[in-house]
Formats: sequence, structure tokens, C-alpha cells
Amino acid sequence: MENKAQMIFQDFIKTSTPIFKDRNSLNSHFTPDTIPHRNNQINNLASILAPSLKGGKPSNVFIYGMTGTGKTLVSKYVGQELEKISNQGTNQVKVLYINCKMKKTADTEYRLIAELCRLLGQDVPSTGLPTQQVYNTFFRLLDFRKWVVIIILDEIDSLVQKMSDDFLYNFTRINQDLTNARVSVIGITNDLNFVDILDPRVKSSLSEEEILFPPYNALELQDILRQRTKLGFTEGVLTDEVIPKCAALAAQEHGDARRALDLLRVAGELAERTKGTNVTGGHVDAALEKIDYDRIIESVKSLPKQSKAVLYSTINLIEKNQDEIQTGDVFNKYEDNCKNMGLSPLTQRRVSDLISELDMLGIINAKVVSLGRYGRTRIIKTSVTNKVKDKIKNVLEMSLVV
DNA sequence: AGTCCACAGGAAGGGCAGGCGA
DNA sequence: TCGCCTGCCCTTCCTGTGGACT
Repeated sequence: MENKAQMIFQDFIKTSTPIFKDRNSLNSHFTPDTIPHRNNQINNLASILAPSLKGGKPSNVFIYGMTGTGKTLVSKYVGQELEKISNQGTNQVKVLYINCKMKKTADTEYRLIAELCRLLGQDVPSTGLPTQQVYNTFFRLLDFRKWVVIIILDEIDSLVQKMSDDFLYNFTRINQDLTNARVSVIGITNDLNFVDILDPRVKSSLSEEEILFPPYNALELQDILRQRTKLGFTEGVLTDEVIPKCAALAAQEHGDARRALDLLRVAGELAERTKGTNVTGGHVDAALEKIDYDRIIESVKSLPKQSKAVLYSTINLIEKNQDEIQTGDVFNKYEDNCKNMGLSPLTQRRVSDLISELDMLGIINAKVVSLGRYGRTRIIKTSVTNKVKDKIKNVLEMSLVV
């Protein structure tokens, strides 16, 4: 006798007209053969990096632009092409890509250097060694032969947040410690004001060249979606309204191509699950809701217990129709809840940080205001719909109440 | 103009866990 | 096993903030 899961899988196989031709090509991490509307940036970056093919050290490059404007895609693409050409000649160019926001990978100085060692073929323990020893290994690997190494540091702003910009200063001057190899750094950030907060010394060495990635407009997003649709969807399954709708929704959010692709892919998946033969505008609406809903619920589920307790206390107060909740109110409620749940409460200082973190995750909205002689505090509200709030409460009750 | 409030948020450091080399 | 190192979470201490109130 077939079980439920087997029936679903059998159904999936039997479906006569599949929605997807190649699901992977609708992923934002997929690198297509051509990148529409980024010729200027590709030419610019390629010209800057070209001297590496003759053994010269290219200038350090600073790339900035909003989320989903193709910064990472273009950098990786140009890097790949550069390595291809280099492999045909005698000069060896090596491109290393690191996302500095990746937890447990490159979110501290030690881990970043350890990860670079790994990319150069040498395993380094994730902790335990003195940082200087990891640096020595890194320098030895770099200087092993006469090559040009281009290090792409994506989300470089989060690196500076966690360490000081002294690290970046030393990193961009790494060539002083090398005799054979030459190293260039490409820094990528979404934060348009990042350069302004940098130490002027770091600024001048990191931004020898700068490339700006402007947001895509709705028409450019449509071109990108059409290109991926040809690769990813079976011909004719998309109704005419789908691509313009995805593009328009993503254009509202600062021309984010990643968002547009996610909408398109999830709309396709929803059509597939409902056994539809076409992807319609209705599927795009449902995809929009699903993406936001999933993101919030997943981040709530992965919160540490104390953060959950703080969020639960906030929701308790909001449900009591308190419009103007302040940090102090949340802390008092949190202390009560901790007593009831047998949890040892953290200090107000720590709870204040947890509230900031919940704000950054987009689960709550906490705005710092001054109430005159009644002090300075945060006014806290939820930034989700009632339906999502109820679901969050269920998730929290399941994981907090033993 | 000076005072006051209720925090925000930076800095320093403690304690613990995990991991390494000797 | 021991000493050392890093990462992480947390506390303690402190200064700064900005608008209402006096």
C-alpha cells in the first residue's frame, strides 16, 4: 500500500506538462552566460583587473550598490572569466570569493583568514590556534609562488562592524609582507554610506577604484526575468501578466533582481503544487505573501530562547492594546514571564540589545525617541500582520512552554 | 538656562565551551 | 592532561542623548 508521501511523488512524476525546465537557473545564485544591463560595470571591472594577466597588481576596487543589483554576480562572473583566460596563458591568477556575513565562516578575523587558507587548499582548525599562526600559514600559502591573488570580500561592511577598520587597513596593505605573490582586494557592500564611516587611510587604500551598481528599473528587471524564464520554465507556461508583475513588485523595493527572481520561482512552485498548468498573476500574489511569511517564521524559529522570551513579552503587551510600548515595559513583562517559565532573566542592558536584534530582523519595529523629561527610550510596535503575529505567538508558545 | 529622566549604547572584562599542540 | 587560544554570551560600568519641565 502506498503512503501519502509516495502518492505525492508519483503524482509529481506523472504530471504531463512540467512547469519547470531547469529550476536552478531561477535561483539568484545561478550565473548565466550573459548578464543583462551590466555591460558598463563588467567592462569597468574587467579593465581594472586585466593587468593581473601580465603579472601586475590590479588596483583595489570598492563596489557598492543596493541589494540585488548584480554586484556579486558581476564580480564572480568577471573573476571566473579572468581565471579562464589566465589558465590558457602562463601567468596564474587566482580569485578567492568570501561572503563576510556567513556565520561561522568569515565573521571574525580568525575565521576569515582560516577560510582564505582553506580556499588556497590548506585546512585550518575553526578555533584553537593563535591568530598569528593562522596569518603565517596564509602568508606562506600566498607567497608559495609568483601569482596574482584577487580576494573578493562580499558584504565587507559587516566585517568592519565586527572588527575595527584597522584590520581592513592592514589587509589592503598585505603586499608589504609578500615577496612573490601580489594581492588585490575587491570590497563589496550594500551600504552606500559605508565609505564615509571608514578611516581615511583605509578609504584611500580600499577605494583605489570605485564602481557603482545602480538599481534596475522595472523594464530592466523584465529583461532579466525573460532571460531566466527561457532557461527555467517550460515554454508557454507563464501567462503574460507574470513577468511584468514580478518586475513591478521588485522595482518597488529598490530594483532588487534577487527579489524578482524569488517571486518568479516561488510563483512557479505554487503553480506546480496546485497542479496548475500555468503560472498566473494570482500565483505571484501568493508568492509575495509566502516569501515574507516564511522569512519571518523561520527567523523566529531560529531565535535563541532569551530572544524568544523578549519577543513573546512584546507580543503579550501588544495584545493588551498597548500602542506605545517602551523598552522598560517589555523588560518588566519579560521578567514576569521569566519567573513563570523558570528562565533566569538577563539584565536590561542585554534585553535592550535583543530588542535591537529583533528590530534588525524586521520582526518588530523599535524606534528610539526622546520623551523629554520622561527620558529616552524605544517605542516598539510589530511590523507584521495580525495573521503572522498569531503564528509567531504559536511558534513561541510551542518552544518556550515546556 | 539648567535640570531631569529613562534609557541607548560603547567599552571592558568574566566565564564557559570547544579546540589545538606539547 | 594541561596550558593556551578563540568565540560567544553576558554583566558591569560608564557616558551620552534630547526634549519636557522648572
